[in-house]
Amino acid sequence: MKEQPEARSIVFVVDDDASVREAIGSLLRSVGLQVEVFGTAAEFLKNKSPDVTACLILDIRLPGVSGLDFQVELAAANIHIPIIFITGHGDIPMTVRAMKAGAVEFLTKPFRDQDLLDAVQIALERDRTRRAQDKTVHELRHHYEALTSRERQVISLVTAGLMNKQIAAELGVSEITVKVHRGSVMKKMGARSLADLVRMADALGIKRARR
Amino acid sequence: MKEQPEARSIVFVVDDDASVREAIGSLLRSVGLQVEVFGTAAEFLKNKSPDVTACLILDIRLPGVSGLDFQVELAAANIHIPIIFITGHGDIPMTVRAMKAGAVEFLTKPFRDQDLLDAVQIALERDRTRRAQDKTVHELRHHYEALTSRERQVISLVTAGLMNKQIAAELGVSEITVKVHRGSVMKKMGARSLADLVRMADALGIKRARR
DNA sequence: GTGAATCCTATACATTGGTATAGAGGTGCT
DNA sequence: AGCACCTCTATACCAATGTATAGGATTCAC
Repeated sequence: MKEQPEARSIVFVVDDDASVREAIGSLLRSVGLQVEVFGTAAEFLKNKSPDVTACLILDIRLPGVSGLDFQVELAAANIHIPIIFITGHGDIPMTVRAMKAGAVEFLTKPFRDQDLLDAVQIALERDRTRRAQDKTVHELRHHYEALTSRERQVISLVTAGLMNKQIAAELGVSEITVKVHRGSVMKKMGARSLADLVRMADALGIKRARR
Repeated sequence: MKEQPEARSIVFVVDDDASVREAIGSLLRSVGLQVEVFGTAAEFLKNKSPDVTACLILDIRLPGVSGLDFQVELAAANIHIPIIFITGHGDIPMTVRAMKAGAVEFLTKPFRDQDLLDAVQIALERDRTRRAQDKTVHELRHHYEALTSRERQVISLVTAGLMNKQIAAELGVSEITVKVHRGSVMKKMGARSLADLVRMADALGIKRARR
């Protein structure tokens, strides 16, 4: 069984021109990539489910919403798939808008096959990185949600650098109580050291709590 | 004395067309911005010295190096001034390259005055943020350079979450020695808590030291 | 050699942090 | 009422950390 270098990633193609879809599809498949093609943004949204590394090749001109608007829609829907735009009749303002909104690449037809392949590699790598990052933060958030409200105050003050006695004063409780909460926080968060906990708090964006 | 809203910032303009320089210069001055204009990239480089918030409005087509190449040159020289490109005859690949390299905006002539003014505000704000960030890291680095090599090993291991006894074992010294070094580190770095120190180490990119 | 800096160590003491055990009081749900 | 959970507290004890004082060894520059 031959190893699939990109078996665990998918390239989505959304273009209203069937011949373009076909051409791009076969190009990408020829280098071992898994591809799924759609004629409209709506179709793509309907089928978009697999939770694997992916990127999107998107035509600027689409029936219904434009590619640029669709880019905004995806962002608003919290779908952060990296996008490569292709266009036959683009202009500079479109390009600027797309790139500002985080597009990986903006190619004008006709483009060289290699340029598209390069862009796809970059896009997939970007998605891979983002997914790894997301996963970490998601797990942290999951742990954080297991904390009681008091424990959340404590983690906030601990990672702000306060001593137990200061936290106790801040919260109006005894120091021993703080120690107990602090112990629970370490355990629930899975932190093996204070340094660990500080980094978790930063990754979660935890700010210094008010009393 | 009227307050100058942008008194502490400068907009540089590099364009080989004197009339364009003049037009942009007076537009920016009309809203209270301080402006300095140049006809070539070399002239700009010669005069570029003041250490204040700034941005650069750059024509793509310049005598000698192109605006795009100049953008790369500046980056290579570690000059991170935000750039706004303007062009009369730009194309999409140029736009993509400029935006990928971090340009704030890419405007085609003729553009609306307001578009340029908006871009300038964004560029200046970006520079302001970067400068603040740079200053912080620079001060940290300054403190870090005051550490002895042993202290650098200790800060690395402390912020990796190791206990003093573990650090002692790692370095092959006694625990009391680690405590002394650790105390020096806190003092020299100006850290008021371990949480503080951990964040400093992260900002400095300090990794776990090898023995 | 002298002085300065670094590195290491030790003693002694004080503070801070961590955990186990045990119990009181409150809330909310069934 | 009974149960689960949260919050708070206390005692007791142990581990970890911080600091002051003091000294030995090494290295490097002058």
